[in-house]
Amino acid sequence: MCESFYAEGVTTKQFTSVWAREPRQSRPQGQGLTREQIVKAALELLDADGLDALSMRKLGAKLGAGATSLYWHVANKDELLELAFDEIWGEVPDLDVEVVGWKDAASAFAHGVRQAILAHPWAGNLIGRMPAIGPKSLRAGDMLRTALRLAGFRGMDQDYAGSAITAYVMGATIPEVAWRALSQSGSYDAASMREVVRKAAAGYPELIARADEYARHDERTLRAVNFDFGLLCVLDGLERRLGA
Amino acid sequence: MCESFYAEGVTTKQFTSVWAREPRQSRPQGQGLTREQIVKAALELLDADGLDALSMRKLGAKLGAGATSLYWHVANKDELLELAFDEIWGEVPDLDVEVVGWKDAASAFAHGVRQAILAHPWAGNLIGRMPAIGPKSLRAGDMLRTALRLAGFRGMDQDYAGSAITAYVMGATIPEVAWRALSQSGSYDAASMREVVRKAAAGYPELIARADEYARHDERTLRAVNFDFGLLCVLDGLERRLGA
DNA sequence: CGCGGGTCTCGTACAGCGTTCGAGTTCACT
DNA sequence: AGTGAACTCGAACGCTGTACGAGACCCGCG
Repeated sequence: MCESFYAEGVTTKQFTSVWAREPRQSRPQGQGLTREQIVKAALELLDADGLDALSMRKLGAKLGAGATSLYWHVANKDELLELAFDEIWGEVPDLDVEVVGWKDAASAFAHGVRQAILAHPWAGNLIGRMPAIGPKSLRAGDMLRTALRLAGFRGMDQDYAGSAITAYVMGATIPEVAWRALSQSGSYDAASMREVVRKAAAGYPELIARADEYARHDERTLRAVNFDFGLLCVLDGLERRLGA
Repeated sequence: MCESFYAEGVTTKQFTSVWAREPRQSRPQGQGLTREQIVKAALELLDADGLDALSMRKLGAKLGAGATSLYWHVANKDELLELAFDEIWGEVPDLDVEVVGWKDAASAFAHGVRQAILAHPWAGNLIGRMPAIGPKSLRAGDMLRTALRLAGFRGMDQDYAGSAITAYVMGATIPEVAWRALSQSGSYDAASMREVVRKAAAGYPELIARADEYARHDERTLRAVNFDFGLLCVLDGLERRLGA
């Protein structure tokens, strides 16, 4: 259903997004549903039980309302997810680029995005399924953009540099989210998983050796080091392009 | 449903994967379904109509079989997707690292993965939703690993470097797939989309200016240049870490 | 007061989904 | 001929997103 954003049929479809439409202004009366309430409740459900656990019926029930009542305030489930998704971008810090310098600002952006997604794993599954053009997402992107301008990137290069950073962050975080969901809170059978990987990787002894080495360290810090390693590479690479 | 891989309940669940289980050996008789047939048909449906268009019923119908017949050959839809997903990795080239050198090998890996995903957009939505531990995926990963070993990375750094490259490639390609599905083959209303973006980005004139500049060039080549820019950054950054 | 007419809720219904179950068929082998 | 494994599949369950239309509430106007 999320794929409806990227229409595949032969017929020409209208491209839409919540952000392109004025929200229904609610009557000042206190009782009844509000878009904000709905999004808030959706976020709670998503954080608690994950993406697949959010259904319009459950959400309605949580709000003490009928499932179809939600459709007055929100066009469809995709738009609701778009709204919820944007909220997350509010968690990435918005620093004063002039003060901290471009590299620290970019680094803060990267770590902020990573933290936000790790805190809301369901968001990882939404990346690339809907346009990220909500206000909070735009604001976060704007900080990165000005940071790169301060660094010296102009025109298309400014955009390319931003893309490189976000691409790395997304690509690093999405699998990490998946892994965490698996390994944290003991809600999986560690032994069976180990066995699966071991069996699948048979024939690549080097891979198994590496996996064993992984197992000897704390996973969280290992992932963090891994992330910083790559981020440093990207930033170094960007810096080098500035000199050229 | 795909989320079942990353169990979220309180109860301990078994982690499973197709690759951990011996496939049902088929009777030598020619007639009847085969796992290979099923996966092949699934790939065709996926390539033709996208991820959401693949249902067990449709797949069964395409094979002239009942939907539930498939469940003899495949445990569930997730495992089927796992099988289909791995096929794609067969499209990334497997070069002789010693001959082409580490940088070209890594670059070929990156471009190969990008091309493979662009050719099968549905695969983009699967990244991070299931473990990529199929044989073809492992083989592709192995080439990258040996390339980085040749470069001089050892131990954990070898793994970190590989993660950095794949993270960038995934993160760059996933949004690109989404964009392409939108913009290619004229199956969307360009004008309305432009309007949506313009409306959403109001307040960020710099962003709109950049979008307009984007519109003046050919999109495909622009994306390709964008990708190469970032890839070069990552590779440069890795090289610099070698020197240190 | 009455009476539109917007705002908002929601029961019902529909088409589709993944998957379970168990009955049924086919076939190789003794 | 008989047995059991390999395989197919119709029916059913519980779930999904959402279209539709009937109703409820409330405000402003005549």
